[in-house]
Amino acid sequence: MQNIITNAMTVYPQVARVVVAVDCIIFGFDGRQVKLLLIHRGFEPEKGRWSLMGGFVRGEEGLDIAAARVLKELTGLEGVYMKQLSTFGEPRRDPVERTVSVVYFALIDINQYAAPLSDRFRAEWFTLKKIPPLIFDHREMVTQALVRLRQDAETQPVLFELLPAKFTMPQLQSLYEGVFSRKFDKRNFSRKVLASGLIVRTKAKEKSGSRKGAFLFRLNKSRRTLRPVFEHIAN
Amino acid sequence: MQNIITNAMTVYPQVARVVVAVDCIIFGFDGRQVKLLLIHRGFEPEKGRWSLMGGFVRGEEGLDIAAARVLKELTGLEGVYMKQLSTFGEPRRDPVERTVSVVYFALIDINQYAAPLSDRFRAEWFTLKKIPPLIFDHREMVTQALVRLRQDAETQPVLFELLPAKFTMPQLQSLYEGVFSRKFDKRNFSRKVLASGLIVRTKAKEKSGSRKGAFLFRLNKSRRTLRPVFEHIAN
DNA sequence: TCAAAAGTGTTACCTCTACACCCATGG
DNA sequence: CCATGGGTGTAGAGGTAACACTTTTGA
Repeated sequence: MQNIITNAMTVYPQVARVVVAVDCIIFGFDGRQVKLLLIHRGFEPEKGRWSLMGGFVRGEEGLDIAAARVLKELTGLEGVYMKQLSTFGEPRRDPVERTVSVVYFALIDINQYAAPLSDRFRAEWFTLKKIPPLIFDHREMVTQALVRLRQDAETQPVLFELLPAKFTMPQLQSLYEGVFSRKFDKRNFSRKVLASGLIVRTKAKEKSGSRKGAFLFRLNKSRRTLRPVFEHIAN
Repeated sequence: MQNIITNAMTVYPQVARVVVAVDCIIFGFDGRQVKLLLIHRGFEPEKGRWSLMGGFVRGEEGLDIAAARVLKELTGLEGVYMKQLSTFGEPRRDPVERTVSVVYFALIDINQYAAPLSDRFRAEWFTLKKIPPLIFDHREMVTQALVRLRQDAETQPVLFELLPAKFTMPQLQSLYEGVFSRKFDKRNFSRKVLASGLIVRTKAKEKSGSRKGAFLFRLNKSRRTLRPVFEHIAN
Protein backbone atom coordinates (compact mmCIF):
# COMPACT_ATOMS: atom_id res chain seq x y z
CA MET A 1 0.00 0.00 0.00
CA GLN A 2 1.72 3.11 -1.21
CA ASN A 3 0.93 6.43 0.31
CA ILE A 4 -0.13 8.98 -2.25
CA ILE A 5 2.15 11.97 -2.23
CA THR A 6 0.99 14.31 -4.89
CA ASN A 7 4.14 16.21 -5.67
CA ALA A 8 7.72 16.75 -4.69
CA MET A 9 6.98 17.97 -1.19
CA THR A 10 9.25 16.81 1.55
CA VAL A 11 7.43 14.86 4.19
CA TYR A 12 7.18 14.46 7.93
CA PRO A 13 8.88 11.22 8.86
CA GLN A 14 7.40 8.66 11.22
CA VAL A 15 3.91 10.08 11.16
CA ALA A 16 0.73 8.08 10.65
CA ARG A 17 -1.34 9.03 7.64
CA VAL A 18 -5.06 8.44 7.58
CA VAL A 19 -8.01 8.63 5.28
CA VAL A 20 -9.93 11.89 5.57
CA ALA A 21 -13.59 11.96 4.62
CA VAL A 22 -16.38 14.49 4.63
CA ASP A 23 -19.93 13.71 5.66
CA CYS A 24 -22.80 16.02 4.83
CA ILE A 25 -25.82 16.58 6.99
CA ILE A 26 -28.45 18.00 4.72
CA PHE A 27 -31.39 19.72 6.33
CA GLY A 28 -34.36 20.65 4.22
CA PHE A 29 -37.72 22.32 4.63
CA ASP A 30 -40.71 21.55 2.47
CA GLY A 31 -42.98 24.33 3.69
CA ARG A 32 -44.32 22.25 6.56
CA GLN A 33 -41.60 20.20 8.17
CA VAL A 34 -37.88 20.18 8.71
CA LYS A 35 -36.29 17.08 7.27
CA LEU A 36 -32.99 15.32 6.98
CA LEU A 37 -31.66 13.73 3.81
CA LEU A 38 -30.21 10.24 4.17
CA ILE A 39 -28.93 7.68 1.72
CA HIS A 40 -29.55 4.01 1.68
CA ARG A 41 -26.13 2.45 1.39
CA GLY A 42 -25.69 0.24 -1.62
CA PHE A 43 -22.16 -0.76 -0.65
CA GLU A 44 -20.17 -2.27 2.18
CA PRO A 45 -19.58 -1.72 4.99
CA GLU A 46 -23.08 -1.51 6.44
CA LYS A 47 -24.71 -2.14 3.07
CA GLY A 48 -28.46 -1.70 3.24
CA ARG A 49 -28.47 0.68 6.18
CA TRP A 50 -28.98 4.43 6.28
CA SER A 51 -26.20 6.95 6.44
CA LEU A 52 -25.20 10.49 5.75
CA MET A 53 -23.84 11.32 2.37
CA GLY A 54 -20.08 11.14 2.52
CA GLY A 55 -16.98 10.84 0.44
CA PHE A 56 -13.22 10.86 0.69
CA VAL A 57 -11.23 14.02 0.41
CA ARG A 58 -9.10 13.99 -2.70
CA GLY A 59 -5.44 14.76 -2.94
CA GLU A 60 -5.56 18.37 -4.00
CA GLU A 61 -8.95 19.27 -2.60
CA GLY A 62 -9.65 21.47 0.42
CA LEU A 63 -12.25 20.33 2.92
CA ASP A 64 -14.94 22.84 1.99
CA ILE A 65 -14.48 21.98 -1.65
CA ALA A 66 -14.75 18.28 -0.94
CA ALA A 67 -17.96 18.80 1.00
CA ALA A 68 -19.43 20.89 -1.80
CA ARG A 69 -18.51 18.21 -4.30
CA VAL A 70 -20.16 15.49 -2.24
CA LEU A 71 -23.28 17.59 -1.88
CA LYS A 72 -23.37 18.14 -5.59
CA GLU A 73 -22.95 14.47 -6.37
CA LEU A 74 -25.99 13.69 -4.26
CA THR A 75 -28.30 16.59 -4.94
CA GLY A 76 -26.93 18.27 -8.02
CA LEU A 77 -26.91 21.49 -6.05
CA GLU A 78 -24.23 24.14 -5.99
CA GLY A 79 -23.87 27.36 -4.06
CA VAL A 80 -25.80 26.03 -1.11
CA TYR A 81 -25.39 27.28 2.45
CA MET A 82 -22.90 24.92 3.98
CA LYS A 83 -20.90 25.07 7.15
CA GLN A 84 -18.35 22.93 8.87
CA LEU A 85 -19.72 21.35 12.02
CA SER A 86 -16.95 19.32 13.60
CA THR A 87 -14.63 16.42 13.04
CA PHE A 88 -14.94 12.85 14.21
CA GLY A 89 -11.84 10.79 14.57
CA GLU A 90 -12.19 7.93 17.02
CA PRO A 91 -9.72 5.31 15.83
CA ARG A 92 -12.33 2.61 15.26
CA ARG A 93 -15.31 4.64 14.16
CA ASP A 94 -15.03 3.15 10.68
CA PRO A 95 -14.43 -0.59 10.85
CA VAL A 96 -12.75 -0.76 7.46
CA GLU A 97 -9.89 1.57 8.18
CA ARG A 98 -9.16 4.49 10.37
CA THR A 99 -10.98 7.46 8.88
CA VAL A 100 -11.19 10.98 10.16
CA SER A 101 -14.45 12.53 9.07
CA VAL A 102 -15.05 16.25 8.78
CA VAL A 103 -18.76 16.88 9.05
CA TYR A 104 -20.58 19.65 7.22
CA PHE A 105 -24.18 20.64 7.34
CA ALA A 106 -26.18 22.18 4.57
CA LEU A 107 -29.53 23.92 4.50
CA ILE A 108 -31.72 23.66 1.45
CA ASP A 109 -35.22 24.36 0.24
CA ILE A 110 -36.59 20.91 -0.54
CA ASN A 111 -39.04 21.99 -3.20
CA GLN A 112 -36.40 23.68 -5.31
CA TYR A 113 -35.11 20.34 -6.50
CA ALA A 114 -37.02 17.39 -5.33
CA ALA A 115 -36.22 16.14 -8.81
CA PRO A 116 -32.39 16.01 -9.01
CA LEU A 117 -32.28 13.59 -6.09
CA SER A 118 -32.59 9.84 -5.85
CA ASP A 119 -30.98 8.92 -9.17
CA ARG A 120 -27.49 7.68 -8.50
CA PHE A 121 -28.16 7.22 -4.82
CA ARG A 122 -31.20 6.02 -3.00
CA ALA A 123 -31.85 9.11 -0.97
CA GLU A 124 -34.86 9.92 1.17
CA TRP A 125 -36.06 12.72 3.38
CA PHE A 126 -36.85 11.89 6.99
CA THR A 127 -38.57 14.09 9.52
CA LEU A 128 -36.45 14.82 12.56
CA LYS A 129 -38.70 12.67 14.72
CA LYS A 130 -38.38 9.62 12.50
CA ILE A 131 -34.70 9.30 11.82
CA PRO A 132 -33.83 5.63 11.27
CA PRO A 133 -30.78 3.99 12.84
CA LEU A 134 -27.63 5.26 11.17
CA ILE A 135 -24.24 3.69 10.61
CA PHE A 136 -21.08 4.40 12.58
CA ASP A 137 -21.30 7.62 14.55
CA HIS A 138 -23.65 9.35 12.12
CA ARG A 139 -26.43 9.64 14.65
CA GLU A 140 -24.16 11.59 16.95
CA MET A 141 -23.22 13.84 14.06
CA VAL A 142 -26.87 14.63 13.43
CA THR A 143 -27.50 15.34 17.07
CA GLN A 144 -24.61 17.78 17.15
CA ALA A 145 -25.80 19.40 13.94
CA LEU A 146 -29.21 20.03 15.39
CA VAL A 147 -27.75 21.64 18.46
CA ARG A 148 -25.61 23.83 16.25
CA LEU A 149 -28.46 24.70 13.95
CA ARG A 150 -30.49 25.91 16.91
CA GLN A 151 -27.60 27.90 18.26
CA ASP A 152 -27.01 29.53 14.91
CA ALA A 153 -30.68 30.19 14.37
CA GLU A 154 -30.76 32.11 17.64
CA THR A 155 -28.28 34.69 16.47
CA GLN A 156 -28.26 34.60 12.71
CA PRO A 157 -30.86 34.43 10.00
CA VAL A 158 -29.63 31.04 8.78
CA LEU A 159 -33.04 29.45 8.57
CA PHE A 160 -33.93 31.60 5.61
CA GLU A 161 -31.61 29.36 3.63
CA LEU A 162 -34.22 26.66 3.95
CA LEU A 163 -36.94 28.78 2.41
CA PRO A 164 -37.73 29.77 -1.14
CA ALA A 165 -37.16 33.38 -2.13
CA LYS A 166 -40.77 34.15 -1.25
CA PHE A 167 -42.50 32.54 1.66
CA THR A 168 -45.46 33.10 3.92
CA MET A 169 -45.43 33.95 7.59
CA PRO A 170 -47.04 30.64 8.57
CA GLN A 171 -44.33 28.79 6.63
CA LEU A 172 -41.61 30.71 8.40
CA GLN A 173 -43.23 29.97 11.71
CA SER A 174 -43.48 26.23 10.97
CA LEU A 175 -39.84 26.25 10.10
CA TYR A 176 -38.85 27.78 13.42
CA GLU A 177 -41.24 25.47 15.24
CA GLY A 178 -39.71 22.49 13.48
CA VAL A 179 -36.15 23.46 14.27
CA PHE A 180 -36.86 24.28 17.90
CA SER A 181 -39.45 21.57 18.43
CA ARG A 182 -41.91 23.90 20.05
CA LYS A 183 -44.85 26.12 19.23
CA PHE A 184 -44.76 29.88 19.03
CA ASP A 185 -47.58 32.35 19.38
CA LYS A 186 -48.29 33.60 15.89
CA ARG A 187 -48.92 37.20 16.92
CA ASN A 188 -45.71 37.46 18.89
CA PHE A 189 -43.82 35.56 16.24
CA SER A 190 -44.75 37.76 13.35
CA ARG A 191 -44.28 40.93 15.35
CA LYS A 192 -40.81 39.85 16.36
CA VAL A 193 -39.68 38.79 12.92
CA LEU A 194 -40.98 41.96 11.36
CA ALA A 195 -39.36 44.09 14.06
CA SER A 196 -36.02 42.53 13.15
CA GLY A 197 -36.27 44.17 9.78
CA LEU A 198 -35.05 40.99 8.12
CA ILE A 199 -38.03 40.42 5.94
CA VAL A 200 -40.32 42.56 3.86
CA ARG A 201 -43.91 41.92 2.95
CA THR A 202 -44.69 41.84 -0.78
CA LYS A 203 -48.02 42.60 -2.34
CA ALA A 204 -48.49 39.05 -3.59
CA LYS A 205 -50.41 36.37 -1.78
CA GLU A 206 -49.95 32.64 -1.71
CA LYS A 207 -53.43 31.27 -2.29
CA SER A 208 -52.89 27.54 -2.06
CA GLY A 209 -53.14 26.11 1.40
CA SER A 210 -55.79 28.44 2.67
CA ARG A 211 -58.97 30.06 1.41
CA LYS A 212 -57.96 33.51 2.52
CA GLY A 213 -54.45 33.38 1.16
CA ALA A 214 -51.26 34.42 2.97
CA PHE A 215 -48.99 37.32 2.16
CA LEU A 216 -45.62 36.48 0.69
CA PHE A 217 -42.49 37.90 2.27
CA ARG A 218 -38.95 38.16 1.03
CA LEU A 219 -35.57 38.69 2.66
CA ASN A 220 -34.38 42.21 3.14
CA LYS A 221 -30.90 41.89 1.76
CA SER A 222 -29.38 44.71 3.74
CA ARG A 223 -29.85 42.98 7.08
CA ARG A 224 -27.44 40.29 8.09
CA THR A 225 -27.93 39.51 11.79
CA LEU A 226 -31.01 39.25 13.91
CA ARG A 227 -29.45 41.24 16.69
CA PRO A 228 -26.16 43.05 16.77
CA VAL A 229 -24.66 40.83 19.46
CA PHE A 230 -26.28 39.46 22.49
CA GLU A 231 -24.49 39.18 25.77
CA HIS A 232 -25.96 37.31 28.63
CA ILE A 233 -23.66 39.00 31.03
CA ALA A 234 -23.53 42.49 29.78
CA ASN A 235 -24.33 45.99 30.59
CA MET B 1 7.35 5.95 2.36
CA GLN B 2 5.18 3.27 3.82
CA ASN B 3 1.74 4.10 5.10
CA ILE B 4 1.26 3.05 8.69
CA ILE B 5 -1.58 0.61 9.05
CA THR B 6 -1.79 -0.40 12.65
CA ASN B 7 -3.50 -3.75 12.38
CA ALA B 8 -5.10 -6.22 10.05
CA MET B 9 -7.91 -3.92 8.89
CA THR B 10 -8.86 -4.05 5.28
CA VAL B 11 -8.40 -0.74 3.55
CA TYR B 12 -10.13 1.60 1.13
CA PRO B 13 -8.33 1.36 -2.19
CA GLN B 14 -7.31 4.38 -4.23
CA VAL B 15 -7.80 6.88 -1.47
CA ALA B 16 -5.32 9.57 -0.48
CA ARG B 17 -4.05 9.42 3.07
CA VAL B 18 -2.89 12.51 4.86
CA VAL B 19 -1.23 13.60 8.04
CA VAL B 20 -3.67 14.67 10.73
CA ALA B 21 -2.56 17.10 13.38
CA VAL B 22 -4.12 18.87 16.32
CA ASP B 23 -3.42 22.48 17.22
CA CYS B 24 -4.32 23.89 20.61
CA ILE B 25 -5.43 27.41 21.27
CA ILE B 26 -4.82 28.03 24.93
CA PHE B 27 -6.59 30.97 26.51
CA GLY B 28 -5.64 32.02 29.99
CA PHE B 29 -6.57 34.67 32.51
CA ASP B 30 -4.21 36.06 35.10
CA GLY B 31 -6.74 38.02 37.13
CA ARG B 32 -6.42 41.09 34.93
CA GLN B 33 -6.17 40.18 31.28
CA VAL B 34 -7.12 37.45 28.89
CA LYS B 35 -4.08 35.98 27.20
CA LEU B 36 -3.10 33.49 24.57
CA LEU B 37 -0.27 30.98 24.92
CA LEU B 38 2.08 30.69 21.96
CA ILE B 39 5.29 28.83 21.36
CA HIS B 40 8.43 30.04 19.69
CA ARG B 41 9.23 27.41 17.11
CA GLY B 42 12.64 25.84 17.49
CA PHE B 43 12.27 23.72 14.39
CA GLU B 44 11.53 23.95 10.69
CA PRO B 45 9.40 24.91 8.92
CA GLU B 46 9.04 28.50 10.08
CA LYS B 47 11.72 28.12 12.74
CA GLY B 48 11.95 31.17 14.96
CA ARG B 49 8.38 32.32 14.46
CA TRP B 50 5.38 32.02 16.75
CA SER B 51 2.76 29.35 16.49
CA LEU B 52 0.10 27.46 18.33
CA MET B 53 1.06 24.32 20.13
CA GLY B 54 0.43 21.38 17.86
CA GLY B 55 1.28 17.77 17.25
CA PHE B 56 0.45 14.88 15.01
CA VAL B 57 -2.31 12.47 15.83
CA ARG B 58 -0.93 9.04 16.58
CA GLY B 59 -2.08 5.79 15.11
CA GLU B 60 -4.42 4.58 17.81
CA GLU B 61 -5.30 7.92 19.30
CA GLY B 62 -8.64 9.70 19.06
CA LEU B 63 -8.64 13.44 18.31
CA ASP B 64 -9.67 14.60 21.77
CA ILE B 65 -7.01 12.40 23.29
CA ALA B 66 -4.38 13.75 20.96
CA ALA B 67 -5.31 17.31 21.84
CA ALA B 68 -5.16 16.55 25.54
CA ARG B 69 -1.76 14.97 25.10
CA VAL B 70 -0.42 17.98 23.24
CA LEU B 71 -1.76 20.29 25.92
CA LYS B 72 -0.11 18.22 28.58
CA GLU B 73 3.22 18.19 26.79
CA LEU B 74 3.23 21.95 26.77
CA THR B 75 1.68 22.87 30.07
CA GLY B 76 1.78 19.72 32.15
CA LEU B 77 -1.94 20.17 32.71
CA GLU B 78 -4.60 17.49 32.61
CA GLY B 79 -8.35 17.62 33.03
CA VAL B 80 -8.57 21.07 31.51
CA TYR B 81 -11.63 22.47 29.75
CA MET B 82 -11.03 21.72 26.11
CA LYS B 83 -13.27 21.83 23.13
CA GLN B 84 -12.96 21.12 19.45
CA LEU B 85 -13.20 24.27 17.38
CA SER B 86 -12.95 23.29 13.74
CA THR B 87 -10.69 21.70 11.19
CA PHE B 88 -8.38 23.29 8.67
CA GLY B 89 -7.46 21.39 5.58
CA GLU B 90 -6.46 23.60 2.69
CA PRO B 91 -4.10 21.48 0.57
CA ARG B 92 -1.12 23.80 0.92
CA ARG B 93 -1.65 25.21 4.37
CA ASP B 94 1.46 23.37 5.55
CA PRO B 95 4.29 23.71 3.04
CA VAL B 96 6.02 20.52 4.12
CA GLU B 97 3.22 18.12 3.38
CA ARG B 98 -0.50 18.16 3.24
CA THR B 99 -1.75 18.23 6.80
CA VAL B 100 -5.28 18.41 8.07
CA SER B 101 -5.35 20.13 11.42
CA VAL B 102 -8.09 19.73 13.97
CA VAL B 103 -8.09 22.77 16.22
CA TYR B 104 -8.99 22.69 19.90
CA PHE B 105 -9.22 25.47 22.38
CA ALA B 106 -8.55 25.24 26.07
CA LEU B 107 -9.28 27.60 28.93
CA ILE B 108 -6.98 27.77 31.90
CA ASP B 109 -6.22 29.80 34.98
CA ILE B 110 -2.76 31.17 34.32
CA ASN B 111 -1.70 31.50 37.92
CA GLN B 112 -2.39 27.87 38.69
CA TYR B 113 0.75 26.82 36.87
CA ALA B 114 2.85 29.61 35.62
CA ALA B 115 5.67 27.27 36.63
CA PRO B 116 5.18 24.07 34.54
CA LEU B 117 5.53 26.07 31.33
CA SER B 118 8.52 27.19 29.32
CA ASP B 119 10.78 24.21 29.95
CA ARG B 120 10.72 22.03 26.88
CA PHE B 121 9.19 24.71 24.71
CA ARG B 122 9.69 28.41 24.63
CA ALA B 123 6.18 29.43 25.43
CA GLU B 124 4.86 32.89 26.21
CA TRP B 125 1.57 34.52 27.05
CA PHE B 126 0.35 37.31 24.79
CA THR B 127 -2.52 39.67 25.40
CA LEU B 128 -5.19 39.47 22.74
CA LYS B 129 -4.27 42.91 21.45
CA LYS B 130 -0.60 42.03 20.99
CA ILE B 131 -0.63 38.74 19.18
CA PRO B 132 2.48 38.46 17.01
CA PRO B 133 2.39 37.19 13.44
CA LEU B 134 1.72 33.45 13.44
CA ILE B 135 2.70 30.71 11.04
CA PHE B 136 0.47 29.08 8.45
CA ASP B 137 -3.21 29.71 9.11
CA HIS B 138 -2.84 29.93 12.88
CA ARG B 139 -3.98 33.51 13.03
CA GLU B 140 -7.26 32.55 11.42
CA MET B 141 -7.63 29.75 13.93
CA VAL B 142 -7.25 32.20 16.78
CA THR B 143 -9.77 34.56 15.27
CA GLN B 144 -12.30 31.78 14.96
CA ALA B 145 -11.61 30.66 18.52
CA LEU B 146 -12.30 34.13 19.86
CA VAL B 147 -15.59 34.28 18.03
CA ARG B 148 -16.52 30.91 19.42
CA LEU B 149 -15.40 31.79 22.92
CA ARG B 150 -17.67 34.82 22.86
CA GLN B 151 -20.58 32.82 21.54
CA ASP B 152 -20.13 30.18 24.19
CA ALA B 153 -19.68 32.74 26.92
CA GLU B 154 -23.04 34.22 26.02
CA THR B 155 -24.93 31.07 26.82
CA GLN B 156 -22.76 28.97 29.06
CA PRO B 157 -20.62 29.66 32.09
CA VAL B 158 -17.44 28.65 30.30
CA LEU B 159 -15.42 31.61 31.40
CA PHE B 160 -15.33 30.29 34.93
CA GLU B 161 -12.83 27.75 33.64
CA LEU B 162 -10.37 30.59 33.39
CA LEU B 163 -10.71 31.55 37.03
CA PRO B 164 -9.38 30.03 40.22
CA ALA B 165 -11.84 28.32 42.54
CA LYS B 166 -12.32 31.59 44.39
CA PHE B 167 -12.31 34.91 42.67
CA THR B 168 -13.49 38.44 43.19
CA MET B 169 -16.24 40.26 41.37
CA PRO B 170 -13.81 42.78 39.83
CA GLN B 171 -11.75 39.86 38.51
CA LEU B 172 -14.79 38.25 36.97
CA GLN B 173 -15.75 41.53 35.40
CA SER B 174 -12.25 42.07 33.94
CA LEU B 175 -12.47 38.62 32.46
CA TYR B 176 -15.74 39.35 30.70
CA GLU B 177 -14.46 42.73 29.62
CA GLY B 178 -11.35 41.11 28.21
CA VAL B 179 -13.22 38.47 26.29
CA PHE B 180 -15.77 40.86 24.87
CA SER B 181 -13.42 43.80 24.47
CA ARG B 182 -15.75 46.23 26.13
CA LYS B 183 -16.56 47.73 29.49
CA PHE B 184 -19.51 46.83 31.65
CA ASP B 185 -21.16 48.84 34.39
CA LYS B 186 -20.09 47.23 37.64
CA ARG B 187 -23.45 47.64 39.37
CA ASN B 188 -25.37 46.04 36.53
CA PHE B 189 -22.72 43.43 36.05
CA SER B 190 -22.68 42.15 39.59
CA ARG B 191 -26.45 42.25 39.89
CA LYS B 192 -26.80 40.21 36.75
CA VAL B 193 -24.22 37.61 37.63
CA LEU B 194 -25.65 37.18 41.10
CA ALA B 195 -29.19 36.92 39.73
CA SER B 196 -28.06 34.01 37.56
CA GLY B 197 -27.43 32.03 40.70
CA LEU B 198 -24.16 30.77 39.27
CA ILE B 199 -21.92 32.10 41.94
CA VAL B 200 -22.04 32.40 45.71
CA ARG B 201 -20.32 34.93 47.90
CA THR B 202 -18.02 33.53 50.57
CA LYS B 203 -17.11 35.27 53.81
CA ALA B 204 -13.47 35.63 52.86
CA LYS B 205 -11.97 38.69 51.27
CA GLU B 206 -9.08 39.08 48.90
CA LYS B 207 -6.99 41.86 50.36
CA SER B 208 -4.22 42.24 47.83
CA GLY B 209 -4.97 44.57 44.99
CA SER B 210 -7.03 47.00 46.96
CA ARG B 211 -7.00 48.56 50.36
CA LYS B 212 -10.56 47.80 51.10
CA GLY B 213 -10.43 44.17 49.98
CA ALA B 214 -12.91 42.37 47.74
CA PHE B 215 -15.23 39.53 48.62
CA LEU B 216 -14.36 36.15 47.19
CA PHE B 217 -16.98 34.21 45.28
CA ARG B 218 -17.16 30.60 44.24
CA LEU B 219 -19.13 28.66 41.65
CA ASN B 220 -22.46 27.27 42.66
CA LYS B 221 -22.06 23.73 41.41
CA SER B 222 -25.73 23.02 40.91
CA ARG B 223 -26.11 25.57 38.11
CA ARG B 224 -24.97 24.66 34.63
CA THR B 225 -26.32 27.22 32.17
CA LEU B 226 -26.78 30.94 32.38
CA ARG B 227 -30.20 30.73 30.89
CA PRO B 228 -32.25 27.70 29.95
CA VAL B 229 -32.15 28.45 26.25
CA PHE B 230 -32.50 31.72 24.49
CA GLU B 231 -34.41 32.11 21.31
CA HIS B 232 -34.23 35.26 19.30
CA ILE B 233 -37.33 34.40 17.44
CA ALA B 234 -39.54 32.94 20.04
CA ASN B 235 -42.71 33.35 21.89
C1' DT C 1 -6.04 62.43 55.42
C1' DC C 2 -6.30 61.02 51.08
C1' DA C 3 -5.95 57.99 47.18
C1' DA C 4 -7.62 53.81 45.26
C1' DA C 5 -10.67 50.27 44.63
C1' DA C 6 -15.12 48.01 46.36
C1' DG C 7 -19.69 48.12 47.09
C1' DT C 8 -24.58 49.42 46.62
C1' DG C 9 -30.26 51.36 44.78
C1' DT C 10 -33.56 53.73 41.99
C1' DT C 11 -35.89 55.03 37.93
C1' DA C 12 -37.32 55.22 33.08
C1' DC C 13 -37.68 52.55 29.23
C1' DC C 14 -38.19 48.73 26.51
C1' DT C 15 -39.14 43.98 25.55
C1' DC C 16 -41.48 39.96 26.40
C1' DT C 17 -45.58 37.23 27.05
C1' DA C 18 -50.23 36.07 27.40
C1' DC C 19 -54.39 36.32 25.43
C1' DA C 20 -59.24 36.43 21.69
C1' DC C 21 -61.53 38.04 18.03
C1' DC C 22 -62.43 39.38 13.11
C1' DC C 23 -61.33 38.55 8.07
C1' DA C 24 -61.39 36.45 3.51
C1' DT C 25 -62.55 32.84 0.72
C1' DG C 26 -63.76 28.25 -1.51
C1' DG C 27 -66.68 24.69 -1.23
C1' DC D 1 -73.19 29.88 5.17
C1' DC D 2 -69.70 27.88 7.38
C1' DA D 3 -65.23 25.82 8.02
C1' DT D 4 -60.47 26.84 7.53
C1' DG D 5 -56.49 29.20 8.02
C1' DG D 6 -54.72 34.26 8.08
C1' DG D 7 -54.26 38.40 10.26
C1' DT D 8 -54.07 41.84 14.06
C1' DG D 9 -53.68 44.88 19.32
C1' DT D 10 -53.26 45.57 24.16
C1' DA D 11 -51.95 45.40 28.94
C1' DG D 12 -49.15 43.61 32.70
C1' DA D 13 -44.70 41.88 34.11
C1' DG D 14 -40.03 41.56 33.94
C1' DG D 15 -35.64 42.80 32.49
C1' DT D 16 -32.23 46.29 30.93
C1' DA D 17 -29.47 50.41 31.08
C1' DA D 18 -28.15 54.69 32.89
C1' DC D 19 -26.68 56.95 36.60
C1' DA D 20 -23.30 58.84 41.70
C1' DC D 21 -22.22 58.45 46.10
C1' DT D 22 -20.39 56.00 50.35
C1' DT D 23 -17.10 52.66 52.47
C1' DT D 24 -12.68 50.80 53.71
C1' DT D 25 -8.01 51.00 54.70
C1' DG D 26 -2.94 51.23 53.69
C1' DA D 27 0.40 54.45 52.93
